[in-house]
Parts: sequence; C-alpha cells; structure tokens
Amino acid sequence: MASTGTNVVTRFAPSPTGYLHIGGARTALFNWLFARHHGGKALLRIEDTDKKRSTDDAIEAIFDGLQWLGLDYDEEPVFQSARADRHAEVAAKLLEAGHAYKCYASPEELETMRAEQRANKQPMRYDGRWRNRDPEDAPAGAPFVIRLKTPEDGETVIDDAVQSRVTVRNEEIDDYVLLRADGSPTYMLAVVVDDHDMGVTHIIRGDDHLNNAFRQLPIIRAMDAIEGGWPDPVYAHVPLIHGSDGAKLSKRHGALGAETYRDEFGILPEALFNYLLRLGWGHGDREEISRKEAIELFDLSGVGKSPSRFDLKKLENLNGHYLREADDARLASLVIRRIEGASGDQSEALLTKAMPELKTRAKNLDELAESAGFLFAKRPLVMTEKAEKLLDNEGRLRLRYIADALAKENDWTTSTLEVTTKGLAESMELGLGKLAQPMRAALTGTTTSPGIFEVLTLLGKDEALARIEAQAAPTAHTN
RNA sequence: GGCCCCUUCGUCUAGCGGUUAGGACGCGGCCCUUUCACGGCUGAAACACGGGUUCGAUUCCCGUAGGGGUCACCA
Repeated sequence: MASTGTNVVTRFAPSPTGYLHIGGARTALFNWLFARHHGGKALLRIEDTDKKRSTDDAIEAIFDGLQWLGLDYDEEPVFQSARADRHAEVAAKLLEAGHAYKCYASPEELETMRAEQRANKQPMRYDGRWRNRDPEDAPAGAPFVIRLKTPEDGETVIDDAVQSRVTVRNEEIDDYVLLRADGSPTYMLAVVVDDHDMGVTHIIRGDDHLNNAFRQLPIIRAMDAIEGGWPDPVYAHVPLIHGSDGAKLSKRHGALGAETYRDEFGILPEALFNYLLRLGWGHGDREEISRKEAIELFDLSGVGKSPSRFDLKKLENLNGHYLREADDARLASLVIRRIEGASGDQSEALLTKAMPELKTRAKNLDELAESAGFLFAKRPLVMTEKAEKLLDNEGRLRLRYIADALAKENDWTTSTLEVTTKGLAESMELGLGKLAQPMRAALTGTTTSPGIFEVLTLLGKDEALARIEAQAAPTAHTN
C-alpha cells in the first residue's frame, strides 16, 4: 500500500523516557498537520524498546500532552516493544539473503578498537572485522550480534523535503548492529521495520536524525531487493529548537514538558499550537493562525532550514491574544482553581461575568487569576503599598463623599454609576481619577483593576459599599 | 577529531537577481484613558566575512569564521 505513494501516512514516534517536551510537541504538530493537510493518516508509535528508561508515567504524559494540543491519531498507538519478533524476523531475512552477518566481536574488543581509532585520530567506526570472515572462525557457543552489510562504495543521496539534497559517501557508514547478542532489535532496525509495516510515507522528524537516515536507508533497499514493497520514504528533517542561549534544548537545558506550559505558565493549547507552528515554519506575514487555517496552509516547503530559539515572551503575547478570544465560561473554569477563596457554581458564574473585563489584562492564566482575586477577597482587604498611599486622609475623605452618594443609588449599573460619580467629581471640582483611584484601592486593595464602574457592579451594591465604607473617613468634617 | 547541516533586526520570520530589505514579539515615544491592559500611530534595530558569476547580488557558486547536529549491543 505504501508503494502507491498517493496516500500520505505520517507518524510521531516519541520514546517515553520523559514528558512530551517542546521539541517533540512541534515534531508531533508538523506530522499531524502534514497528514491532515493531505487528507492522509496520522499515526503514533511509542518507541519503548529501552525498557530501563521507558515508564508508564511518561507514556501517559505524552498521550496527555498530545490530547491537550488537540492532536488526534487515526489508529491505536503502536508499541514498539511488542514487535520485537517481527524485527528479528526481518533481521533473519537480511542475514539469510547475505545483507547482514554475524559478528562475534565482544564489547571490550570493540572498545579497544575505538580507543585506538581515537588515539590515531581515525573516524570511530566498526571496522568490519567479521564482515568477510569465515563463520567457522567463530568461537564455539560465543555470543554474536547481527550487523548490516552496508554498501562500501559509492554514495547515498537523500532529497530531503526540508534540507534538500544531502549526499554522504557510503564509506562513512559502518556495519552497525541490527540485533543485539540477546536477540533484541536495535532502534535502527526497529524504526525502519515499523515505519514500513505502518505504511509510513513521510518521515518528519528532528534533524538530529538526518545522519540516521543514511544508515536506515540500506535496510530499506536491502529488503526491497529481497522481497519488494519497501519503497524509500520521503524524509523531512526539521531543524531543532534551541534554548535562548543557542544550544540544543534538552532536559538539562530548559526543555519543558507541555504540561508545564499548561499548569505552571497558564498557557492555552491553541496558543502553544500557534506558537509551535510558527517556530520553524512561516507563511508570509501570517502570525495568528487558527487550527483550521493551519491545516489548510501547512506544507513542508514552508519549513526553514535553520534552527530556531524558543521565546517565552512571544508565546505569552500569543497567549494573551487567545485569552481575549476564548470563551468566558471556559476561562472561568480553567482559572477558578487558581484563585484563593473561589469555588463552586456561584464563584464560577461571577468569574464568567467578570471575564470580558479581566481577560484583556492578562497574558496567562496566573495573571488572570491574580486580577480576579479582588472579586473573592474577604474584608478587611489587604492593601498593596501603592493602594495604601491612595488611602491618605484626602483619599479617605473623598471616599466619605462617594459612599454617601452611592448609598442613595438605586440603579446599580455601570452607566448610572458613571453618571453619578462623574457628577460628584464635577461638583467637587476634581478629575474623575481623583475619585476613581481611592475607590479602586478600597474596592480591590490594588491600584490596577478593570474599569471602576465594572468593579462596582461586579461586586454588587452591598459589598461595594461595605468596602468603601471600611476605608472612608468617619464623617465629612474630619478637619 | 571525521561526517552532515545552518547563518536576514536581540528573537520568530518574509524575501526566491533590481525592494526606501517587509511583518511579528520585545524595547522607546505619542494617542486613547478613571488605573492597568487592549487598540491605534510611530521610532531605534538585520542581510557574519572574503572572493567570484552577473550590467546588477540579501538572493547563485566557492572559501573563511561562527553556530548546531551526529558518530553505542541508547533511542
């Protein structure tokens, strides 16, 4: 089926040694987008061959991260560890057909070989010492590995969909191990076999695998020679994401899991989706791109060849954009658990009501939660230092007048309150700000908040007046 | 060290022989304004270097420098 070449099949193949880090997430995104763009299939494979480093928690974290980003897959995930027999079967075919051979060199022997190569400044490669040796020479009952017999002459050319034409001389590629002494497959064998069996047509992955492609291709070509039906896949090696210092993003180097962006940084999935899309891929001037548009626009020709650096500032800017677009009730449900003293349907309803005013002022969910704090604060409010300064004698005196005026207000709506307050300011020959700022301090305990009349209505007449009263001078004649 | 890849504002990028080198984030200024945001306007900011090819190079070729990746019975 893969030989028809018309149906696109991509795969994301993480190894579950940790969370879904940001580079993996982008690789997953590109694969998914490419498949969706072409109406093909997006597949998922867990490369859990290394049992020692793979954990169930990591697998869960990866599924969770992908789901959060909205990347879905067309078939059940393939677990590489379950396919060891098939990998061994292919190795046996290669061996039988003379494309592979048994190597009896011990790990210690190979280590000294490398040490010598290093000392002589030679390239460190397996020297093919068992390639043409008579199997009769094998020490009886000694363990052996199976190595691929790679071409010695000529060169291999890959027309990479991102890197364009890349050529490597075949002598650079050594006879690497396919099957370990214990009969288990190596990664190099497993990927090739799995990609073939899954019908993968386009291999989109980080360019740290570019060199691997030249090692994997010989397996594919050998199997194609043996039984046919093993076409070359299209390779697309995407440049890696670097940290702000220009070094490869790794666990030691600030590569965080998707859930960290979600839980700790308060990032919306659509924001990360958009940011990751634009990291390494561009389409003219387009910056804000929806999921739907991304599927329409994405193609490999838009992927750049140079590595990019991760920039949290830009992610947060994008997040602010999506926050403003997001549904109010959804945001309320996301943010409520981040707010002290807020819980239950009533709180959530109030949050939802306040959300249009709050969300223009936040870049992430934490800021959103912080700005909503005043809605749920208990009297007496704790004042910030700046708020305290606004509540000097003068401020408290003004609050006295405001309290008296607003207490008589029956129509507790923003428009009416605005008329009343502005009227009061006028009669006192003060700018509105001279009244609004002390009010803000009294009502929210801070110097920044949504519009003061929105704050009044959100709090309701009783609570608002109580807060103002709590800070107002006892009488209008303190002096 | 061998091999492979990369190089446009600080960052993400547009550009695909002739442009005042465009946009976005961030930064500065102004406007809006009850605070903070949002929004609008605006400013500073880039073709790594050296050779070619060409009437003409950011764009094509070759070097140099710098950066990155990779060299396991890990994946």
